Amino acid sequence: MHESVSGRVEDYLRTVYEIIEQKGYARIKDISRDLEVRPSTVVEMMRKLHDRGFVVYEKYGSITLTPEGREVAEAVKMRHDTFKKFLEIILVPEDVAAKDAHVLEHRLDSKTILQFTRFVEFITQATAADRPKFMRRWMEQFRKYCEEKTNNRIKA
Amino acid sequence: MHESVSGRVEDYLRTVYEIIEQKGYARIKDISRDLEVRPSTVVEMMRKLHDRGFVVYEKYGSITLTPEGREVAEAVKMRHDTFKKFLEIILVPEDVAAKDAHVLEHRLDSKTILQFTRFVEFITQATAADRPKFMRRWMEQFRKYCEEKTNNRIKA
DNA sequence: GTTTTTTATTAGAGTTCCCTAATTTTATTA
DNA sequence: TAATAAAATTAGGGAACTCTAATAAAAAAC
Repeated sequence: MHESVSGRVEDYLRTVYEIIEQKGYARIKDISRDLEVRPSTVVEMMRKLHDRGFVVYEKYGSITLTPEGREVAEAVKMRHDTFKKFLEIILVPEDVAAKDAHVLEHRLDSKTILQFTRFVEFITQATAADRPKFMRRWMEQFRKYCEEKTNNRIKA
Repeated sequence: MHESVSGRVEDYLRTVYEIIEQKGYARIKDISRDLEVRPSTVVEMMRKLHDRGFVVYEKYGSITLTPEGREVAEAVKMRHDTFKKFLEIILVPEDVAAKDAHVLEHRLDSKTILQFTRFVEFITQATAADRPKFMRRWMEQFRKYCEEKTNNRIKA
């Protein structure tokens, strides 16, 4: 069964996953850099994640994920990507979207995540070139709506 | 300027605000009940919120909000309501929406919150009776899309 | 192959938020 | 009003996550 993991543990696992994607393994300082915490904090967390069976880690060694760790990390990453896409659909600037997707990726109910996912799928398909025009117009209209709001705010 | 408050402090302030809306003042046990924490925990937090100037509180007395506390609580509540409406638009069941709106109401960038707000406004206006048909059709289509997905999942 | 620099680890401590158990104050009711 | 019940408080402690400062190990440079 799936042991419940804290949002912070998810952050560490996702980070390790992303580093591994780049260079095959992670080092304490890579994680420290990406999560902006001190190396000593990372060491402590790696020991904990090792004890819980999420990472392969020995003192002074490089770090990889166990199958269980990879499973958690991939789930978190999928959620993250969904939320990032979603935020971009509702026209949140990309840098802010990347940051806030991290806030959203933890602790939401699976039903909520499912609906976010469907929404993103729906909009993606609905705005494809081969779809009825009225569907494609939707994004256009929302964009216009936001532009008007922005202009009014500047004038006021 | 605005002192930064933790998500948890926001929770307490919103809860006090909601209780005050009902009966004019809050008691330790009201907050304890609503947030599902022990009374001793609430006492500790009330002392902290009093020291920070967010609540009016004396030992054994009833609790109200200072103007600063009310300001924070109202901001949190507005965000909460926006997220709840939003989740209902994307067809999250109401009980889950209420719960997850609490998760969303903290720590998102103001730009993100602005876009959520606009999205809710846009959909609300777009689906009003006096709007072009193609706008109203949007919700209908999304609902159908979700129903199909659900049916496929049951069959599979 | 030393010396120097970088990286990693340990020890000890702080913050936030929560708890239990014991006690005190306030409210109720007999 | 005295006895009882309910509510609030205090003391002491724990889990999660973070830090600094000191130390140790590994890697790089000489």
